[in-house]
Amino acid sequence: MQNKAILFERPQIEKIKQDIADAINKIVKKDIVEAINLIYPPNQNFGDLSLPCFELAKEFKKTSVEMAEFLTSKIKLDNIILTTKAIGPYLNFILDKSKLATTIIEEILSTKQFYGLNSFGNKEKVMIEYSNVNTHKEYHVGHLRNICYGDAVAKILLANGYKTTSVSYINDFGIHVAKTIWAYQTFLKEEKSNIIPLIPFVEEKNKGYFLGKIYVRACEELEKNKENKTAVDLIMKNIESKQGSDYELWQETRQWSIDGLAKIYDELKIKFDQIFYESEFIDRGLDLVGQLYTKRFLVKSEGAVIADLQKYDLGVMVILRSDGTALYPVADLPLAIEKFKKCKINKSIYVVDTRQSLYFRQLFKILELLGFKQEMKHLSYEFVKLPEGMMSSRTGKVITYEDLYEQALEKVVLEIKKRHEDWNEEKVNNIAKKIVIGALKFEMIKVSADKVITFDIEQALRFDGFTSAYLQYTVARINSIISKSKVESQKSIKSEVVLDNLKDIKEHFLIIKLAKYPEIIKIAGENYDPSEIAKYLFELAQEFNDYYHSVQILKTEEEIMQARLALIMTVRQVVVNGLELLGIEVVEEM
RNA sequence: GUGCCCAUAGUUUAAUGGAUAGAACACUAGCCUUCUAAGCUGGAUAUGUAGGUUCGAUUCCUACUGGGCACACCA
Repeated sequence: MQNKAILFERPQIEKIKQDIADAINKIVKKDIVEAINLIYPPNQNFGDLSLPCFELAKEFKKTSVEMAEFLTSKIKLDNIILTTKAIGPYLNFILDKSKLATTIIEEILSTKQFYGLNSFGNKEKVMIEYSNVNTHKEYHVGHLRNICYGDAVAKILLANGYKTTSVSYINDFGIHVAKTIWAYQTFLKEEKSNIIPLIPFVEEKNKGYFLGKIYVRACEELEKNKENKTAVDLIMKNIESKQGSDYELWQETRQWSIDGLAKIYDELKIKFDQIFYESEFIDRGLDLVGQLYTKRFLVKSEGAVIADLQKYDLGVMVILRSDGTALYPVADLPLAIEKFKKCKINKSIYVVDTRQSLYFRQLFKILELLGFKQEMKHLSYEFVKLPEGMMSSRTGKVITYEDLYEQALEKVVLEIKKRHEDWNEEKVNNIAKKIVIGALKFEMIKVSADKVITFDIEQALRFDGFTSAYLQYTVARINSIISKSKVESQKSIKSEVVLDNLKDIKEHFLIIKLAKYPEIIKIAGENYDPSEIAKYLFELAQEFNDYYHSVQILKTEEEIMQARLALIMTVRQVVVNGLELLGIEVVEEM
């Protein structure tokens, strides 16, 4: 729909930086400074852009201070650069506030939801796999970190011009399934009293959630009485045989979990282009393992079938247990191959927590040895733990998504009602849901991936400070002003009005901040780092809120009002665009 | 034992070689007859230890200390 020329045009701020770089290069008669060398001074009183002169000084055998002074005396000012000043080893540039404001605001108002996007990825086909969960187990905050992080990265890569496909891989086949089915059969029938406290969940929530509770019970019982393991093994064999009542029960309960997951994805507004199931790859995997064993690529050791990767310093990877049953790589290998051959991707990303980094190094090495040259990346992140220790689906020491969601929703509904007694139930609920989902996602994304998150429920359910609610609130505030102004579309805002009316220093800082946004998208993409965007948006919102409190937007001269409205519209646009990349929706009012 | 990750304010954290280490929470003093107070303004507190590289180190290197994780039949 949108004009592609707009979409792929270089951001204005980059053009300005390039002009500066060109001007410097002309003075020193050498191609040495690039646009990316221009940084933003830590203190805005120093200027708007800055060139550290350390490298240049080295090249021309001067001190960096001399270099900065030399350049400032020589530089020819172009129309947007008002003046330069050397501060120590830095050459600082002060831009023409009005011209910059006009340029940036026009840029944003014309590109709208496309502002900040780039074509850096060159349409390369990337598949990103995340939310790899087990059926028959609880869905907890650990999974939430995975899916929020994975989804944000997928969106960010898309914004950087990659052709991304989001996929999920569900482990619906394994001993955990047999355990759950065993407990379901045994205790639901024979010991109803013990399971009855759980029954209400079946109605209230969903059956997938219920199964997760059963799994915990199964692990407890098996711990108490180890002989039951033979019964579980039998169920496993029955499921593998693909016939009989156990197999049918597997099919039925598997669907409960899948439905439960679908409900969660729907609530989170996260969509996958494709979902793979382990059970669909097992047979293919066993064939493949058989072939590789015949070719002696895989060998037998201590009764198990392994890939010996010791010469690559990667130890050994066990593929089949001594009893011949399959381990994780059996399905992972054919899935990876399908991605390369059938989906024809150039790059395969796996978003899985850091504890599996050795596993992925081994898997990638095997694929490489099998001749796959495509790029494979394990995008790892640290796990989520609870204040009292590690989470464990096995023991039920988890905060399930469902419980968290419900608790959060209750709290937000209360907060909204406190503020808006006149809102009807439906309106309250719709807005509350968006605030809750935003809060959960933001909480998971705002810290860098290599930090362990100690999940504190009190902390997560806060709605002030560095939270998504703060950003949503900022947008709601802007909406409110705009709706009161009766200026509903930017058509009524003329750029000649903007030109000379945004000279306030806070307005200027906001403009600079807005101009940076495309660079943030790029950095977030290069580093697979959504927290970069979260941080940026928070700073932008902080600057806006400061501005909001210091000036009147509506009660002022018509022309100034027009200019200020244009400015806050662009702020809103950028916050909305950024939140979109984090998978967070905004609300009209709150 | 080997490898990987982490260590910054009371707490959660930002800064991947540059200017005065930036926030949030908590605590505290203010700001609503004025565009949404889920907001704004002010206030104290921080780079685990010892070396090294560098004009410059929270950032890179080495050792140590503390915490976490992984390393053959869990996923």
